Formats: sequence, structure tokens, C-alpha cells
Amino acid sequence: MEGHTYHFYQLEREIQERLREALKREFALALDQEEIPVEVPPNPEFGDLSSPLPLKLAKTLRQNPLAIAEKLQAILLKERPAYAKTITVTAPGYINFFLDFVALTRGLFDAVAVEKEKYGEVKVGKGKKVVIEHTNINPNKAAHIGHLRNACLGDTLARLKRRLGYEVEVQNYIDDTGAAVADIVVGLYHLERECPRGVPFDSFCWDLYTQVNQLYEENPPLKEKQREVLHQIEEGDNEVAQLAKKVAGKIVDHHLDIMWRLGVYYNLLTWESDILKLGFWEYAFEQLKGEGSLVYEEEGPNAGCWVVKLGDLEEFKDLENPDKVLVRSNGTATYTAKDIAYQMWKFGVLGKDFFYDRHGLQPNGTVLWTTTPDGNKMERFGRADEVINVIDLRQKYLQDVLRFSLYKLGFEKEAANSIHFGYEVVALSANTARELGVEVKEGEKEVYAMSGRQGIGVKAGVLVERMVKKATVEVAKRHPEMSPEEHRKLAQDIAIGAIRYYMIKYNINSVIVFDFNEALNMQGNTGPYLQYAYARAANILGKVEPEILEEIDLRDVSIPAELTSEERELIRRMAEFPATLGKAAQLLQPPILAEYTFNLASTFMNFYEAVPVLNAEPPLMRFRIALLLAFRQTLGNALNTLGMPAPARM
RNA sequence: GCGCCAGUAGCUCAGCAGGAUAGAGCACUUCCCUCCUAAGGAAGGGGCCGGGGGUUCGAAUCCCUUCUGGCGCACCA
Repeated sequence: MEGHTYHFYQLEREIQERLREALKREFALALDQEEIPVEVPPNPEFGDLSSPLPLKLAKTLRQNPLAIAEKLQAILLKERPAYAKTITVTAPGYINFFLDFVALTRGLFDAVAVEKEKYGEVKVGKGKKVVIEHTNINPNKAAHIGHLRNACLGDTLARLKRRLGYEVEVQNYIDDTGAAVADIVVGLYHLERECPRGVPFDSFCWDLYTQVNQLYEENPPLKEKQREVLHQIEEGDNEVAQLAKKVAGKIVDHHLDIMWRLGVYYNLLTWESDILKLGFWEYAFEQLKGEGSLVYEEEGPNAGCWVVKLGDLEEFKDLENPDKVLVRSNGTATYTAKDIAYQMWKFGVLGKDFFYDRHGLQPNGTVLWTTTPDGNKMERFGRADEVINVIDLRQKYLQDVLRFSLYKLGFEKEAANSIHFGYEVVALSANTARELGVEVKEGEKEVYAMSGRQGIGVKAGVLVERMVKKATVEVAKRHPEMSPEEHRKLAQDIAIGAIRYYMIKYNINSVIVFDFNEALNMQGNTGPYLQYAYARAANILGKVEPEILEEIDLRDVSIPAELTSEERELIRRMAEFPATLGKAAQLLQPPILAEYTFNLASTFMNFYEAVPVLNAEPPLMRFRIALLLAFRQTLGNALNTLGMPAPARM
């Protein structure tokens, strides 16, 4: 653990630890640190931090909680926790801690000065590798806002994990051999549809996909063509398979364009066709046959199939048929089977590897790699200690099957380190559904599911365009002195921030009811609000005389004994950052960081309104400039972790 | 039928390893730019935290039950 941050991160832990020790000494009671509650009290007269521990223990100790509180207080007063200035007791049994803000601020300034853009990081994941798979859009049509939620959450998880010190490898899985791509091939090859000039290929396919699916219903024999195409794709080495590969490739490039635009980057594209070609499953099958957990059914509903028996596991015991078929009676593998082999590869326990090649350079300067049928051998991909699959909650059952099958097949450790990051889908509000031409009956439903097949959904590109357009208008209004080029650049940053924040701020297990009015909003609890706080701080700092700015050093600026309440709030929020970042990363909860960042920005807005910086007396001004420097760094680090640009002007 | 998730202000949502008066944002009403950018701030109205039981000194938070909504339970991907 690193010096300064460690010390700092310990603010609450320190108090917990001292309480724990006092409890042990006075009452001979041993509790774990986590069992000792420490919270922020609702009222400043109860201090800066507070513990209801005596209330909790009143029963077990059979004593008046107030008496317990006073005994603990007496001990703590003799050996004060770091940063605690005074310790009081209030009814019915709280111990309150008033912080020494001079010492606290010193600690904060030191940490920020030393760590800079790394301030907030707690390196608990050092030496471990995590593979995060996200985005995974069917390469047969334009990306929609549901895919955006996936990518934004996945990318934020990657950023969080990096901040914990993990080696992070982001993979984007491309199902280029499935029915979805086949439908497009049916449209292009058999129905001879063509993409008109000037229409982006992914948008064209969005409509084509809907049309083909509609035709399947009107003209069932056409469905035969789909089967034929799927067969040809699997065979490979023919015109149709080449067309499918070309379609998928073009669409993937569209998907990458929009994701890159939003600041989402990857390390590796993994293609389903390569998994098939290399026979990942067949290879795994040969190994697993002898294991005994993969059984061949002689009779019953699954006669002739190879299955994994999951019925003796708690999670599956109530199911009608808890066994999972991996190999059908006709000898072909199910999707789950391929997924098991693929998951084994991610952990480096398959014993077989892909071939690789460069896909290209990403706008952030990193190389995106791809699996290929005939590339190079490389050691660097996969071989993870932990695997996170970012997939919506509708696939929870399948992800459970995957994990427990791994467990049953002898990969206990890998099963334990397989994490399904499940999040709820994005649906449409009645207003937005109506706007898209969906028939909305008055007072019937408030939420409308998106549907790729029916072409109901908001394309990611459409959302980005509308957001950029709106932001451009706002920017132009405020900055007539800027060039159109500058307007566009700034509007782009604001749009990215708005969209990413919108996609991340909601609890992951609640459905986002997408509404254009709300998504395009730039006031209140939105991305631009957070960015505006950053711009305002940067703006003040930009007005400080360069000589003055030059000589202010966070490590030795003098800190006033008396602070305003706005200053104290701001300091406390900034001091919380490492603990909150760590919590969000360890619980895999981007919304925790989003909420913190909003509160940090909001605390700054209060400071901004109430506390003059440039008009303050020189010694105070220096301190407040230092405060702004620390704030700009802290908010900047938070925004960066959320993948949001931090503009210096807005 | 079984399982998972959600139900908190008019709307969208925080809070849920129990703690002091339930918080934001939007919308609405009223203020604040001779003062570092008003994408901001201040004030106000608005709540049987779905219903009913229980555990506890204390429940939006834990347990049981019930209602409502969403999703899932293939030899589909």
C-alpha cells in the first residue's frame, strides 16, 4: 500500500480500528472492523463522523448505551484517532468525532500533490489480470442505446479495475456466424437488396433486418434460405461465407467508430468464426469426456445427448429439467458448449489458442488486436485470473449455467472467478416510442421494449447526433468568440459526457426508461453539470496571475484555522474520493462513482456561490487557489474514471 | 408452475451489510448576474417509502405474506 493515500483512505478505518481496540480493552469484546458502524451524521452538531456502536451493543453488554458510549469516549480521548479533534457523546448513544480540518486538509493536499492523476487509486489488484468482455453487438445492424449502456458500463468497469491496479484486457466478442448475420445475407444475396449511396451501411442493415424478418412470416419458404446461408457460413470457403464475413466486418467497423467516438476502447476482437474454425469446443470435448461429469444419456428426454447434470446444485434443484445439453443427439454442440470452451480459453485452461493480428490503431493511440484464421501466435491474450462478462440480465440463467457447468466439469477456481456483470435493459418511454412510430395506446403501457427484429429502437448514432447538435447550439450561444471548429469540438466533449453519465448513473438492476427529453437534458443531475463544475474551477484558475500560481505548492500552502462550512464540505468530499473509488471498483458498481461525482460537483457549486477566491485577502486567496487545484485534480480523476471529458471551458 | 428483479414526491431516480428530521434531479411558484461563466445558486409546495404481518431500543432498509409490473426457465443463438 502506498503512503499518503493509504493513510488517507483509512480515515473511517482508523476510527473503526480505534473503536475496536477500545471495545476489546474495556469490554473484552472482539468485533471485526467491518462490524463497527461509522457514518456521516445528519446534523453538523453531531460532528463530522459518528458511530452508533454503543446502541448496537447495549443488549449484548446489558448496559445503558449512553454509559457504553462514555466509557469508549474516555479511552478514545486518551489516544485519539488521526484527524479526530474532539469526541463527544450524544443520546441515545452515539459517539461523535469532530475532525481536525487543518490536519485533514494537509493530508489531502499532500496526497493530491504527490499522486496527481493517480489520486484516489488503491492498488489492491496488483499482479492480477482481469478479462472484461463487453459490447458484443450482433454484427448485422446499427448499434442502439441498449448496446450503449453495455459499452459504457463495461468501459467504466475497465477503468475502475485499472485504478485498482489490475491488468485489464477488454475483449469484444463478434458473433459473425449466427442467424442475425445470415438474415442480412439473405437480404443481400437472395433478395438482391443493395445499400443506396449515401446511406450508412449499418443503418441500411437496420431496416433490411426488419424487412427480412417480416418476409419470413409472409413467405415461409424464405426461411429455408436462412438455413442454407447458415450452413454455407459454417462450411466456409464459398461466396456466401465470404459475403457474411464482409458484412460482419463492415458493421463491426461502424460499431467501433461510434464506440471510439464515446471514448470506449478495446484490446481484442474475438470472432466466433475463429472459435469454430479452431474447434475450441471439440478440443474441450475430448478432454472433458473422460472427466465423468459430462455424461452420455442412454434414455429419457435427453437420450443420445451429452449433458452436464446440475440438478444437485441449490440453484437448479427446482427446475423441471436441470440438466444442460452440450452436445445434441445429432452430434452438434449447443451454444453453451461453445461458451464453456471460450470461457476456458479466457482463463488459459483450454490448452488451445487463437492466432492474432493487428486490427488497427485506435484514436487513443492503442493497438486493437483481432483473432484471425491465419495470424501469429501470441502469449499475451486470455490467461486471466478473473473474467467479467458484461451481458444484460435476460441472460442471467445462461450465465449461471455456464458458471456451474465449469464448476461441475472440474474448473472450480475458474467458476469462482467467473463474474456475470448483469444489468437491466434499456426500454423506451411512451413518448419516445410514439416518436419512433410505435403504436401507443393512451394510458396502456408506460414502457416499450426495443426490438431489433421489428426495428424498434433508438440508434446510438442518432442519440449522439442529437446530443451534439443540442450541445453545439448551447456552446455557440455562450461563446460567440469561438470558431465553429471549436464549437464542434467542445460540443462533442459535452455530448460524450452527457451520454456516458446518463448510461452509468442508474442502478444496474433497474430498467432505463429512455426518453429523449430526459436523455438530452443538460441541467441538474446530468453529465454537463459535472463538467461545468470542472470548467468553473478551471476558469478561476486560469485567471490567477501566473507568478502566483507558480509559487503555490500544495505541500506547504498555509491552511487557515477557521474554514467556512462550504470549504469544509468540499475538503471532506475530496477526502472521501479514494474510499468511494475503491468501493465502486470492488463492488463493480459504476453508479456509486457517478453519484459521488455528482455530489462532489454539487458541493463545489455551493463553494463557488458562497466563497470568493480571487477577491479574497492574499493569504486566504492562496489557500483557496490550492483548494481549487486539489478540486480540479480530484474531479478530473473522477471524470476520467467515468470516461467523461473534462473541458476547461464551457 | 418455478426462479430473478423492481415498486420511495406529479415524473425519473438515490438511499436498502438496520440508526438521529426519508434525499436528488425534472416539472411548478418566487427570488439572485454593477460580484471568479446563470449549463449555476437560494427559498417554497409536494411522501401511510405498494398493502398487511413480524424481528428490534430503533425498519424505506432484515424475515414472512400479499398485490402490481418486467424478465427468465430449449437438443435457439
